[in-house]
Amino acid sequence: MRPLTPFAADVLDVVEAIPPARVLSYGDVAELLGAGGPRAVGAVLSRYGGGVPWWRVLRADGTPPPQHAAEALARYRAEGTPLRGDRVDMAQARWDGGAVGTL
DNA sequence: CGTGTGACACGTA
DNA sequence: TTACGTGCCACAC
Repeated sequence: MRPLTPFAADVLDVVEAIPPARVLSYGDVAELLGAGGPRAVGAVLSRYGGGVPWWRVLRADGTPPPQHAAEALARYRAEGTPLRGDRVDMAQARWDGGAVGTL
């Protein structure tokens, strides 16, 4: 277990709350948290994303992390996430984020 | 406490 | 569509 920063714990909390077939952009996660920015969220998932559905967090234009694109695409197909070619259809797959407050 | 870095966002060409 | 520049935030050194 690596030492988790408060911000990192918060980010992971939100990512775990994302329901199947739904996604959030890095910026959306930061906005739901009300703190940090997309860069910070990406950094957290890169370091501590091993225990959460990291594939449900991707870039605002729907492109999954290039280094894990194949893995992410497999997950999207398995969950039935709306795809548009090799990118996620953010217009449909974007999560409301309403359940974050119900933790 | 300054500097570099990253699974980013966005405007412009 | 890709490429480049700028702004952004947290963290390791």
